[in-house]
Amino acid sequence: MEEGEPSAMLPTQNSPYLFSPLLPSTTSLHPLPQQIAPDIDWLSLLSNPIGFEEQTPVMLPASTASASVGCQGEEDRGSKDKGKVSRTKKTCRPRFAFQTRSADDILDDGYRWRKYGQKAVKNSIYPRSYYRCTHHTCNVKKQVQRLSMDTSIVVTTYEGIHNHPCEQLMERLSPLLKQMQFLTRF
DNA sequence: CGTCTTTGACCGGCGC
DNA sequence: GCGCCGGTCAAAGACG
Repeated sequence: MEEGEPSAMLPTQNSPYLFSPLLPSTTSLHPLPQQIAPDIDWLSLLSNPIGFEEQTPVMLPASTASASVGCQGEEDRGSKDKGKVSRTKKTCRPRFAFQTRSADDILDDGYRWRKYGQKAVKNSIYPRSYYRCTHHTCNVKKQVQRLSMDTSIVVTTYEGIHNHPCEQLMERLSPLLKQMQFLTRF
């Protein structure tokens, strides 16, 4: 694999990832994402596939992307007839990786994630954790790994695009939206 | 009881 | 072909 060790996770010309600058110390992005991470359009990244594609340097053709992103066409979860047959589907889904400086591995991005695996990776003293979005129609995954060369940095890699809104984000934004609607009436 | 984490096993890709 | 490695599965256990 190309991105085996953490050093290979750094931005390169061949890397299929889009890297953001190192985010400031936080593990909670959803309360005021624009303030905490001004370089990232979190709303677009998390809930708008078009915005995501615009910011991702290496993308699939539209047909492939839509087929691999949609969960209906994705067989990863459903058809494991005898267990581990369909996992090989090497979908080059859009990926987005960024680094955070945090003592906590879990970045609270507003979505609910279920951990489905953890692996020790080569050249890293820290294991890599694998998470999957718990929304039943969503097949977005993310990997979380702490850098061994700088243990305060956590690398989070998102794979795929959410096909549902971020519940926590919507929860927090809805009072604001209501207030705005109220104010614009005058 | 439902949801989530842990963890060993399994599988495919890739380099040699 | 073989072995290494990363990614995934699924059973078992923990937890509220």
